[in-house]
Amino acid sequence: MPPRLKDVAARAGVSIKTVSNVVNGFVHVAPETRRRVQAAIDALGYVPDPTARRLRGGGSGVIALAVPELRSPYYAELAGLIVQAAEPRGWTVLIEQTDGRGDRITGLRRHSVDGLILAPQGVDREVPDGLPTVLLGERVLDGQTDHVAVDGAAAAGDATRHLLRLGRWRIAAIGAPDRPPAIIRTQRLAGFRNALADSGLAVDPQLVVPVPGMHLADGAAAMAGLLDRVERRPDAVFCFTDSLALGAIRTCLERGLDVPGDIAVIGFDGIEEGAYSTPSLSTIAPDTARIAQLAVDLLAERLGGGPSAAKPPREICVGHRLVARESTLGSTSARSRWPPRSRA
Amino acid sequence: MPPRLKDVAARAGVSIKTVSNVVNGFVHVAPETRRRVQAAIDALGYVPDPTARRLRGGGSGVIALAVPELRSPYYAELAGLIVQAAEPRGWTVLIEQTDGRGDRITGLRRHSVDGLILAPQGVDREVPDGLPTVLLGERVLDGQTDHVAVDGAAAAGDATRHLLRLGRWRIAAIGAPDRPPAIIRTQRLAGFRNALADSGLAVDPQLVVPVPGMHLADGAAAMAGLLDRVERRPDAVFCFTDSLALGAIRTCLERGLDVPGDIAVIGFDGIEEGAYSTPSLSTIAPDTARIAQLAVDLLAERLGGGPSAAKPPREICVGHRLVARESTLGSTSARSRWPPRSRA
DNA sequence: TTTAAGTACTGCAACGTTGTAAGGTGCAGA
DNA sequence: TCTGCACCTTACAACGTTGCAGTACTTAAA
Repeated sequence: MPPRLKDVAARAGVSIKTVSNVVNGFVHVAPETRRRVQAAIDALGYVPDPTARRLRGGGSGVIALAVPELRSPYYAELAGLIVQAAEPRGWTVLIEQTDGRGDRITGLRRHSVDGLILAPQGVDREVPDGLPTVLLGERVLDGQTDHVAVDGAAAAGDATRHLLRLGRWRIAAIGAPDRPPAIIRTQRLAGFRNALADSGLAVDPQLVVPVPGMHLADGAAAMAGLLDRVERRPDAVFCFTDSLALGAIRTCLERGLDVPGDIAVIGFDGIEEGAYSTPSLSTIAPDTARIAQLAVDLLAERLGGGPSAAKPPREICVGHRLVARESTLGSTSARSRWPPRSRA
Repeated sequence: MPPRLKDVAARAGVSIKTVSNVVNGFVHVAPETRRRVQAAIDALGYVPDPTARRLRGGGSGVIALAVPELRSPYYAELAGLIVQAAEPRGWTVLIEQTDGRGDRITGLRRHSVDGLILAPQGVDREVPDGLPTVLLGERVLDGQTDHVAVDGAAAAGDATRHLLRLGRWRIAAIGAPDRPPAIIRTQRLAGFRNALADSGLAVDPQLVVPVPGMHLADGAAAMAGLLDRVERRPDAVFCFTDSLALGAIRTCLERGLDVPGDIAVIGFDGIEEGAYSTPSLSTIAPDTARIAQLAVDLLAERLGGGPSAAKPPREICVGHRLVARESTLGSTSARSRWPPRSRA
């Protein structure tokens, strides 16, 4: 049984409340008393009980982060960055893996979290009532909640135009939604379509491949299906995540196709693995560190309780950049940029 | 302000305690009363306050998982599996990123976690007193704490012997510790040395490369340093993690070396990315799902409070298997095993 | 000398829950 | 009618903390 205020008070010969005052840095405590109390605290190794504190009315110092899954490198990286961004504020992050199930989020309310950062991909559940929340990702919203995202359509357009500029005309897209609520993927698809339309190109429906998930295996399978099914092979593929792209590349190489000679491949996410694969992966890299920092900052504002906590919800758009590597440019030019920028 | 027991009691016209009894499924409640109370609960949307419950004496339903970092695919995967294993028990997992800093773990006690699963790599701090804990990884211990791990030395031996069987004689190791407390890496190094010694081979100190971290960039840099420094090139490399291996392979290909023709490479961890890289990565795959399940089960036993909670700490050794792919076997034989076993 | 203001500290109540013990019914049997 | 006994329900205390009100003492001003 750890020591309590009561024990410290008994040892120092003061009331419980005086110890509480010392612990909380209250001003009106005589130096001598403070010293004696502090000595008792140190001697007993007293640590305040967070449960009781929170019951009395303070925050718990824990925020929740809900991501679809940690095995996706992008979300793992995002989670790591958010933990780091929350650290200076003394917050601990409780990570919840939704696996696309909305009830996982609702369950969070049962724990004493002060706020929530939610990457709602695949979850169409409402945002929990009464819990300060920041949304991540390109979800179209009613504007009820703070929101940080890249412009998915614009970024997808950049990727597509990069392929067009390289002289590719028959461009496939891997990662289209196979169910309605996948808004991120719908946005990326829209950006893809628009960029092609702007170049006067029609989208061949055969070349738009829906996938059940966004993993390496899904990318590999989608590419295999594409190559098996289509009469005229595409000369480029825009994959909606880097994992899909790495899987797709594997399938191409497997079948003796040259990347990017026969097929250029570009991904989306900017994960570290793409810089070290062979061929290294061209991608759209969102400013993930900034997304993490902004999400934490927005949540802090809401939790602060000051005047800003009542402000209308904000939509913040974060920048992205095109990182062209070997999977679209070929090995010569890419080699000249070796080694890739460290992400440490 | 969410509804409290008090509010429900008032609405149902019973005492607070009766509502509490209904909520907790206490037997002696008249069916009619139960019905009325339940109706009030539903009408008000009452949810028990976990803070007060815990203050009164129960567990919080939250366990902590401390990993060095989430950006490493292996730890991200492990974290995801532990979250899944904890779910059936109704536990939520609070993930702490230690970044090699022991004070992060100590800070956990301030939050109301029931137990801790700790991957202490790079952290030489003591296990927190009084918090039920399960250790992961090949840490050598005084046997005070439950512990789940693969036999790192044996596994490293398997990797090394695999290279020897392929006729490689000049084998390097990337990932040796650059600081004392890195026990995992020390064990793997020992396994490597022993396997070579068993084959009557001496270890060339030049071929044992210490690294500052276990990332892709560290592997790439280590391999570059090795190739630059050593007169006679090694014909195989055992990397202590898959990330190191993927980075090392990238450097080899970058320099025009064939993998495995010129240099065979094998990793350690069995991460999914290794199955889709080119060449695909041979590796030692620990049974990570089992590690996660066992860690949760052991913790549950300690928390159960039953007779088993007082048992002496257990050391559990988890199996591993050698997954031979293209980076050691070459592309022909590997292609025959395509596609790799899904890890979903 | 009295009053006011300020300082140092204490005691009580409250946060929302649950365990314990006690209170209050109604019914069967004496 | 009364006792005993289930059965159902309630009051109270406690978990560890902090806000508030209040007390006792000190110092300075009127």
